[in-house]
Amino acid sequence: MKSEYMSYDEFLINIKKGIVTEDGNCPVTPLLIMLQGRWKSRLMYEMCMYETVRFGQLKKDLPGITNTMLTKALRELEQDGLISRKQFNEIPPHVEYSLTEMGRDLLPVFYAIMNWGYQHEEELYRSKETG
Amino acid sequence: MKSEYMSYDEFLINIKKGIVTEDGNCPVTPLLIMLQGRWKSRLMYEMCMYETVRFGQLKKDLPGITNTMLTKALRELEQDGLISRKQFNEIPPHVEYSLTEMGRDLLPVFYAIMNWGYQHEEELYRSKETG
DNA sequence: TCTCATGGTATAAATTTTGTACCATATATA
DNA sequence: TATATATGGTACAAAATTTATACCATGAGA
Repeated sequence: MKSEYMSYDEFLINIKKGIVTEDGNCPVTPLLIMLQGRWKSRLMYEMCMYETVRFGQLKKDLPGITNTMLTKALRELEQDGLISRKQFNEIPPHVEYSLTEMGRDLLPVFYAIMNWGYQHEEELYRSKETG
Repeated sequence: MKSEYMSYDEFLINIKKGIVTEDGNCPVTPLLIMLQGRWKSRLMYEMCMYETVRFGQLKKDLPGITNTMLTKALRELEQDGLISRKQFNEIPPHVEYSLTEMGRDLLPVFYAIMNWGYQHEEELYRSKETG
């Protein structure tokens, strides 16, 4: 796991006052904004499963996503520095997407989410059943 | 921090094969789906700052959100079991929202996000400057 | 000649989100 | 008496986002 900037206990105390960086910015909100929208957070999670991955594979991994939205999400995440795009001008041409260091550093976040998911597996399963 | 269901090292190994629960479900995706949309993840983060909080306060905390969307997000998060709503039939009436246990258990997730935010503060600041 | 594979784009339709106005009630103020 | 304030919203049309569908260029292989 990566270095911690504040212990979890400090975090629990400080969150009530609002957490800000030295510059007065929120360290939590930027990511939440970057991953807004229907697909981006799931796309980032899928990308964690590969070193490099292609458009077609990602499309299979995210059932229901359209070319338009996959393209848009990839472009915006690239713009935000979370993924990188490498184009191979062969025939047929192909493109490889991969996480940047900044993107790969999201692994601890998905790890925390996974633990939450295991912890609440039953409730999640129930609400899925009952709708 | 809460009990862990898999060490971080195991997580890094297993994520490449895809992580599933005993029932074959993904422990990560449900939360990502619950927090889809423009406001829900930020709303949950704001709610972490309070024991109980009212509609009007949340509206101040999320500049730009409309009554319609705040209402919709609160209803859906309540439906998903992340928050609870308590209505006081006084005059003027008021309503108190709070996190359920399941909602409060998201704190480690926001802690991980915070650490990511501190770690990449400079890059985030730069991209904010340059647009 | 026809099909397949690649990683998309173009366009209109459907859905989600926003902007604006408004509701009921009691109290406090002018 | 009339008006403003506070609460937590709802109703409706407009704007923005997302989806569905069709299509593009290229070369290889049947």
